[in-house]
Order: sequence, then structure tokens, then C-alpha cells
Amino acid sequence: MSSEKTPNSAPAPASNFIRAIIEKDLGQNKYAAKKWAGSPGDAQHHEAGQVDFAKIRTRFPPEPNGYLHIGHAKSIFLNFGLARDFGGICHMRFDDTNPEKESQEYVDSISDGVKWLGFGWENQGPNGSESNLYFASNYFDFMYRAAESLIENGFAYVDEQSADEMRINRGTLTEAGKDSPFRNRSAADNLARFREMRDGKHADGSMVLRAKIDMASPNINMRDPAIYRVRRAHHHNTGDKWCIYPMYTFAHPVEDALERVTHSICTLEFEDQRPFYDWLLERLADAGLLSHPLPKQYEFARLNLTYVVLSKRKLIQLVEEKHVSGWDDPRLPTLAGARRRGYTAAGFRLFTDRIGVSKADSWIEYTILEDCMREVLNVEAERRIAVLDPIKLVIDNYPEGQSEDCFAPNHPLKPELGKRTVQLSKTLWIEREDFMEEPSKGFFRLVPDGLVRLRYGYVVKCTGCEKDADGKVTVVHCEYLPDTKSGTPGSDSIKVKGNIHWVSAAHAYGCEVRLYDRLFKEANPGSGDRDFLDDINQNSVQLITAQLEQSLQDAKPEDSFQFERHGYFVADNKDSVAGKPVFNRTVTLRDAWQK
RNA sequence: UGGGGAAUCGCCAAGCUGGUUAAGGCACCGGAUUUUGAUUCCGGCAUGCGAAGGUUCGAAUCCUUCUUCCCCAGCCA
Repeated sequence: MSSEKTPNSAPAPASNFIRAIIEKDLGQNKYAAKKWAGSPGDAQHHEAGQVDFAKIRTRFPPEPNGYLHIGHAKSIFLNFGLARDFGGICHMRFDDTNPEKESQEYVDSISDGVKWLGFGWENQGPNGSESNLYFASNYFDFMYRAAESLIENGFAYVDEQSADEMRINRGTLTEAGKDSPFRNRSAADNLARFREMRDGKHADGSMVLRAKIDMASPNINMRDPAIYRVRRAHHHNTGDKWCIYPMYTFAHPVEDALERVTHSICTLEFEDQRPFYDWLLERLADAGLLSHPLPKQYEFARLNLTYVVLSKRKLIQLVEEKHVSGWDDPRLPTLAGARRRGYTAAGFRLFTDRIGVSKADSWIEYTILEDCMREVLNVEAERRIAVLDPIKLVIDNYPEGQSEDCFAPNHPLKPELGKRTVQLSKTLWIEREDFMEEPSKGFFRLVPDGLVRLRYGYVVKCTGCEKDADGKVTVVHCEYLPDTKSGTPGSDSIKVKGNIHWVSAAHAYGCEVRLYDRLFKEANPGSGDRDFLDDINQNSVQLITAQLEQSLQDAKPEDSFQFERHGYFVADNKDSVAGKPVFNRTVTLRDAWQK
């Protein structure tokens, strides 16, 4: 039995208000009679189906107009996780109702991201498999029909005011709006005009279909919101079939209802739209187009993380203005970037479980994310040896030209993973910071006349060092104690506190390693009146040539290792070539000493 | 100054149909183990739940008033 930490094998996270709602709904058998025909559709379609085998249905509905980031990961784990934990199904749905900003490239990268996090949309039902991958644009026919139904029942009208006029007549936060002069035309009139809109008889922006509710509503979203607009734009899925497109506010509830979603979970800024969500669905149900139980919308607080930006606008700016190398720059909070950095899906799951779900605005400390990655990687990553800031250590009493095997465990927590051999010889690379000619208080590594263990090798006694004209140490000298080799009976004859890693100079793999640090130097980039770009940490990446143990040469892209005493590193998935990987530092080990 | 939300330990977050000492995690502080100054392990860590009143035998949980923060006036989502 392996104890692999996969994204889906961890215990369910602690209670939160959404889980409480679901438990209550399930306890009341709210969906016991809900039917599902196996595919999205209207009331007639579903009523001909069977009682839904899915206890609940949720959905992850990104607009394919950008790359997924850590904030989306929270939503993905929430929606897919809820479905998983309650015997339900989570739909993967692309909310592609705005043709101007969307493209297949984004559809593909979003799909990759969701799969990488461990989720999918091929599910097993009682009648075989069911693919729950949907596109809002596939519902355009129904949406059009729903819009006509609204018009016929006096709940929508075509408004020929300009966008400016509409804005002015919408009123303000404290003043009621004014009715449009086109508000009271007959249903037949409106229907004819709406059909003309659809048939391309009217220019972009010349008119819009509006829900007819209340221009004096204290909730501005209820002041006759626009639900359909004219826009001649090529759609990535429907091509040029349509020149009118539904607005989010109208489309989203319809999408949820057609898919028989039970819990439609979104972020806080949509709270004010909920009244319209319910208003619309009730009317479409009354018209016989949709059947009960109707989906319900619930809102949670979106993720805010210190030291990063998660807004789409800012991420685009960082990429387009080349402050980073691309959407998958390892310093970016995109899923593609995090993956390249060596962050893992299991780490993200731990993170989302750890931060919880609530309605309170919050800022999560970035170190929480890092700790989650450490926690997962500590269990999963094999150990290797790497000298990042090399300086030579010469063992003066060790024979020239000789070398010997030393045995290093691949994983101290998993002895079953065995040991590998590393070569010890006269000249080694050690970390510059592991030697101090004049040690500071508490330093217990290499110091003149001091003893230290070469990890998995011998205890050595430092005999001195060489320096260049500037006083910089160039070579450290030592002598080894032959009886103290690790793994031999005499190894413990001398106890030392210091324990340093090394790699044989003649056997090392000199390799590029990228040491990443946070992209921003401020916890809340751009807060106050600063430009967030001014908060960029100019030293967020450091390229070094490190000396690695030979076996690391065989690392495959995305293989993660703990470089002992340093941190976790991953073979870059873009710049590595076979036999010559380069490494990215994912996160350092915690270090109580440097504090 | 309209409407909708949120305020519980440094950061998150349970609890909130009132009932013993206010869960848990992270951080932090001790101490033990350790051939990673890592990990692991043990212990500590809110007479207090935005504030002030009130109801009650009893309130984070109910009532009143107040304060602070977030969201809404796209033919974006």
C-alpha cells in the first residue's frame, strides 16, 4: 500500500457554510425527484429522463479569455471537491458568451489546468459514461427561445436608447432610474424587433434586449438589465451563426438550469445578481421552459494572496510588458507558472483545504502556500545533493586520483526507496557558506581546527584555507578521519554537530539552476497610491551554475527533488533537454538558523 | 447619503435554531529526537468573539444603536 498523496485521496476538508447548505438540502431530500436526461436541455427534455443519479451538481464555469491562476484553483477544488464528497458531479463549462475575448487557446490551457489538478469531466452514470464538458455557446438556441418567451410574456423589451442614454437613465446609487421611452411597446412589436436584431437588420450597439423589471429598484442590477446585445463578431465555437449574444446575467442562470445544476457557486461580487438569477429562472419555469427544482446561487470570498497579483488585467500587463517571460513564468501565480515552478496539484489541494471557504474578505499569507508545497514535497520528493555556491574543499590526506562509493538514502522517510551511490574523492565542492574562518556565534559548520561530518562520508578536521589577493577564500583544506565513514561500525566514534553536503569535483554535473524569489516586494502590490509595477522585486530570479551530484543528469522534466539542506527543485519542463536538465527552485527548506 | 455583504488570537477559520473551561490549521515560543540548523514528536498560545447598551439564571450566538471594510450605476464576466 502506498501512501501517495494525490489530490483526491486526502480527507474531506473542515466544515464551511456551503457544505452546511448542501448537507441540509440533502437532508431534506430536496433533489430526490429531480430528473436529468443525461445531457443539458429544457424542461421537456429532462422530464423525459430519469431521477438524477448525481446527488448534487456543481460547475466550474470559466470564461475562456485568459489563463487559470491560483484563485481558480480554489474554485476548482471547491466545486469538484464538493461533487466528489457528496456523491455528485461537477460540470466543466466554458462560459463563452462574449465572442470578442475568447479563443480555443484558452479553452485548451484551461482544460489542461483542470486535468493537472486531478479532475476531469468523464463520469460514470447508471446508463454508462457521461461527458460533462459543456459550452455556454451550445445553448444559444435555447437562450434565444427563452428571450422570446420573456418578450411574449411582457418581461422583456427591445430598447433603442444608446448606451449613453441607458447609462444616464439608469439613475445613480441613490436616485431611481427613468423608464426608457421604448419600454411600453407591445409584445408583438418587441418580438418583431428582436427577430430583426437576430437577423442582422440592425447595427452593433443600436439596440439591446432588456428585462422589464423596475427602473426604481434599489438594486441597480434589477433596473431593467440588458440581456442581449447586437455584436458582429466571430465566435470560436458558433462561428458567424449569431450576431446577437446573451449577457452573462441572463446566460449564466440559464446555463445552470439547463445543466440541472443544484448549487451554483460563484464569488462575492455576484451577490447583487442573485435576485435577477431567481427572477429569470422563475419566469422561465412558469413559462414551462425549465423545470423545478431550480438551481440556487451561493457566493464565497475570492482568494487574495500576499505578494502576488491575481487580477486578470495585472497578469496580462506583466506578460505583455515583459516583466516576466510568459504566462508560464515560474514566478507567476498562474497554474502554468506554478507547475513550472514545481508546485504540485496535491500541494494546491492541501492549500485550498487549509484556507477554507467563507464570505469574509481575507488575505492569505503567501507562506501558507509555500508551506503546503513543502509539506507535500517533503513526503514525495527524493533527496539529492547539490552545491549551489561552490567552493573547493581539498582533503589533504586523501590519495590523489582515488575515489570511493558513499551511500545516500533516496528518502529518509521511505527506506524502501533504497540508497544510491555517490563518489567521494580528494577534491570536493562544498557550499561557500558552510565555511567560516572566523565563525559567528552559534555557527557549527566548518571552522579552522573544527570537526564536521561530510554527509554520508567521513568526519573531517578543517586545517585552514587559501585566499586570493582580496582576502576571499578560494580553497578550504581538511583531513579526514579514516575510521569514521558513515555506515561503518566506527562511524559514531566521534560525534559532531555539523553535517555538510558535498559533491566530488571530478564527478559533478555543472548545471544551470534558477533561484526564484517572490515577484513582488510588497505584501499588497499596488496598495495605497502606488503602481503595482513599482512593487516588483527586481531580484526575483537569480541564475547560477551549481554543482550537482551526477545522478541528477538523468532527471526528467517535472521531476522534483529535495536538494538536501536547500529546498525543493524541479527539472524545468521547458528548457531541460535529455541528459542535460536545468532546475528551478520551487521553495526553500525552512531555516530556523538564518532567522 | 440607495442596495447587497462581512467583522471570532499575527493569518485563515469552526461555532452563530443561546447552556460546562470559544474547535482546528498556519505562524510564533519552549523542549525532545535527528548524519538535512529540515522532518517528526511533546508542551504553550483568545476571562475573549468590531464597539456600546439591553434581554436572560446564562450570549460569540437573541434585540437595539454605532463603527470599520468590501461589492454594485458595462450593450464584460
